[in-house]
Amino acid sequence: MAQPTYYDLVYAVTREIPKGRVTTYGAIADFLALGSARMVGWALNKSFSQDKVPAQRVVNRKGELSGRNHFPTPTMMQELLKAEGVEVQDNRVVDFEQRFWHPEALGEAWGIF
DNA sequence: TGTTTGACCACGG
DNA sequence: GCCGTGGCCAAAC
Repeated sequence: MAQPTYYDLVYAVTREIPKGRVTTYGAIADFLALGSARMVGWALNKSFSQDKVPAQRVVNRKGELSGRNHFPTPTMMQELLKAEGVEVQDNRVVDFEQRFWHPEALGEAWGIF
């Protein structure tokens, strides 16, 4: 079993994303102080090896479902978000800024401050 | 061991 | 709005 790594934190944050909300790689990277949003992408890629990680709630800064191509089916990511009440058009989250979830909300829950 | 790739982001044109 | 470039760190070849 792998040692505790930065992507374990990414999984934790991703699982704590409220239903109907989305966040970005950069937000998670900044919150965890990873230094690079690419780490989050790598972590999410490996997330399929983990249990129940709502990777569909994590999108790039443009609100685009950049990871849909990595899902079992490209449409699955969109359907999952749609089922959660997140409208998706042209592979982008509608009202993305409004749907954006700030990871710092967990900062208080985790007692980081 | 070194190079390439990767579900990215910020900046400039 | 899109395209190109630099940076960032880690894993795969």
